[in-house]
Amino acid sequence: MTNIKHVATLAGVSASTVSRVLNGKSYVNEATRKKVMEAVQQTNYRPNVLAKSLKMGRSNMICLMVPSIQNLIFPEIARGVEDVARRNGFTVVLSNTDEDTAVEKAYIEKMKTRWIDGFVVCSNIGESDHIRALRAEGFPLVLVNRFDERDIGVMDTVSVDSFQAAYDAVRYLIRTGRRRIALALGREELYFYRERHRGYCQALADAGIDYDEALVMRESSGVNSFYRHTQELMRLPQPPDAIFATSDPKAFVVMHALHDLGVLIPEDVSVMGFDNVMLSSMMEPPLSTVSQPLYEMGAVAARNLIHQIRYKEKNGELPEPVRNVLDVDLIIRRSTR
Amino acid sequence: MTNIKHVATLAGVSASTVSRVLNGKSYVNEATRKKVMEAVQQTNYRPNVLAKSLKMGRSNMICLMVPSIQNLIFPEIARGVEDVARRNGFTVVLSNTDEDTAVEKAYIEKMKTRWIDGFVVCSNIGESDHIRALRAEGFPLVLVNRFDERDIGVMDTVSVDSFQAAYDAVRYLIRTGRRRIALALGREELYFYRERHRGYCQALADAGIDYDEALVMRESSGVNSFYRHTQELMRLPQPPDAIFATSDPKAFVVMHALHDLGVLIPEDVSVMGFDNVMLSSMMEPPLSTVSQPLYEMGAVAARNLIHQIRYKEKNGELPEPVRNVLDVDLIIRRSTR
DNA sequence: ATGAAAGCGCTAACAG
DNA sequence: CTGTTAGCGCTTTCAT
Repeated sequence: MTNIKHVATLAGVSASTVSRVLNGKSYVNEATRKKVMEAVQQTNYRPNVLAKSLKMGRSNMICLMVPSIQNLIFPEIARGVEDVARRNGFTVVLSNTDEDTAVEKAYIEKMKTRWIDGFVVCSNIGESDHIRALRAEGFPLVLVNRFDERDIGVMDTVSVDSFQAAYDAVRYLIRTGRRRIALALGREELYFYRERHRGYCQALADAGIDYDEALVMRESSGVNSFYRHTQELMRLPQPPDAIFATSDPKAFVVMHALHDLGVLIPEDVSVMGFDNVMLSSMMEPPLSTVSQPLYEMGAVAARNLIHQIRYKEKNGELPEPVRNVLDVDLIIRRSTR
Repeated sequence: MTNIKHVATLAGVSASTVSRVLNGKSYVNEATRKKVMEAVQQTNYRPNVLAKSLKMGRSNMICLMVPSIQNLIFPEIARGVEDVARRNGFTVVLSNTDEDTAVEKAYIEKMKTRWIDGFVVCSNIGESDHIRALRAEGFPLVLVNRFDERDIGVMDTVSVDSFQAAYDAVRYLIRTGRRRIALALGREELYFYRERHRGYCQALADAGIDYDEALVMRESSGVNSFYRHTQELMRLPQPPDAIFATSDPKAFVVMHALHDLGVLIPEDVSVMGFDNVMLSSMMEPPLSTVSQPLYEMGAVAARNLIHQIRYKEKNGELPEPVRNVLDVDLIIRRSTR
């Protein structure tokens, strides 16, 4: 690897001058600038980022922390993050935590020793004081999708309005004549699931439909628990005529259970999802769902994070946290009538 | 951030001693070792990895290069890579290339300036001299899934036996009484698709069935092109009674087209996929498919890469390339009879 | 067994 | 406008 010294020698200048022309922070005589650039070309010189980072205390790396990249929504978000990171000269480190606080903490420690510039976090749930501590220490940080209510306004967040989205989805179901609407509810530790639950309740209430606890399926052991729950639901004296799933994977399981029961979608039961994961249009029937702009959420998160990083570099402190709420679309396909 | 000097002072020793204790490369008096460890505890000292990397010329980072993490098979592979990387103290950088050679090259350059230790590459296709150059320069490198025939034995590879797997899948179809078996063939620049094609042909030949070019659908513009192709195929005077898709996403599109045509799966047409992506069991009907051990492939790749890194560190050169061929399973669900 | 010193490659005062 | 110098935090001879 050729280093800055070689280039300097070749150009007949000092290392600092080379640094100056490369970073454009200071004026350099046009003639010497040219000489330097030639030497750079000739040697195909690439600055050693490690040395630079060590000196600067900044690595141009960001860490993307997700529960698991195998969960369908995270690849989309990750892609959004990586695209804007790359375009801005940042490298992204991928970290799967399985929502394990110990793993998260260990990763954070490790990233600190690498002088990571910031974090995009989709991982914390419940016990997330280590994340709050990170922000308090002055680390640029943005929470995507998963965060607690009390973190809004104290940390940067990117999400959709889950309450409103769920409300609209359920209202749509009601408008199509459905009255016994079941809910496939995700883990209630997650704020956005509670919000979707609330939206569901409100839509029912506004339509004068009584809330029936018997119609809400709660996630017990993984997403597959909804298979059994759906089957039980359909054996009720008054089975549902629609099921609103708070995520697409849950909707897939619900549809699967319904198929196995010989129930027709949407003739007997409408199914509505939430996410608009890539495969939802490939289901049979294609799934009606609330489209979350996942890629965009990742992109916004990365943009916001990079803004924080630059702001902090300039002003020595983090900017005021901002709350990004992106728009959703209700996508009607053939699983609803 | 507390540094090695602080620890040294606190322990009343020199920085070198602290370094020695922490790296265990040299004998240190038990008493001083203890003093040092205490100081480390007290200060909660974490070595600065950047400084260490700069000194050592090694970063303990590896780069995972994939076409796009949005492609269903890569999250599984990525998870396998990340899990074993983390357990071995490595950090993984995620890079999406869209199969764009320019992006790949840029990434490689960037990674070099970070003293990346090695690459897991799922990206190169056709024009991949830059990847070969990397290995030639002495970079630890393993190719997963996507690589050219001529690279076998010259670089480390991880894959399944696509020929045999396709052969077995098609033979299964034949055994269930199918004779007009269509093929949804992926882009032929990719070696493994050519192999699957070959397996298909061989299975047909061995069963005394004539190869009919009219039954092979070729990918024109993205995976959705199979929608139209499937519909055309079904309008043939002698439509197929089975379709073997060379990847699960293709199978999803095929099934989708079949559904829209009112064709019954598997009564009228059997559908067989390839990959066993997580969602394939959620389809209606659940998809019979060749199960590639994707997570395992990622894990094996990472293990192999780390082995190369360590071997190189010790011996100054890369070990002989090894070819890892993992076993597949034929998973019969309800899309075949 | 331990310390002093040099150096990985870079940037940023500080001079001039 | 440019060179000299110091130093980011670590490892590793080389002495002792």
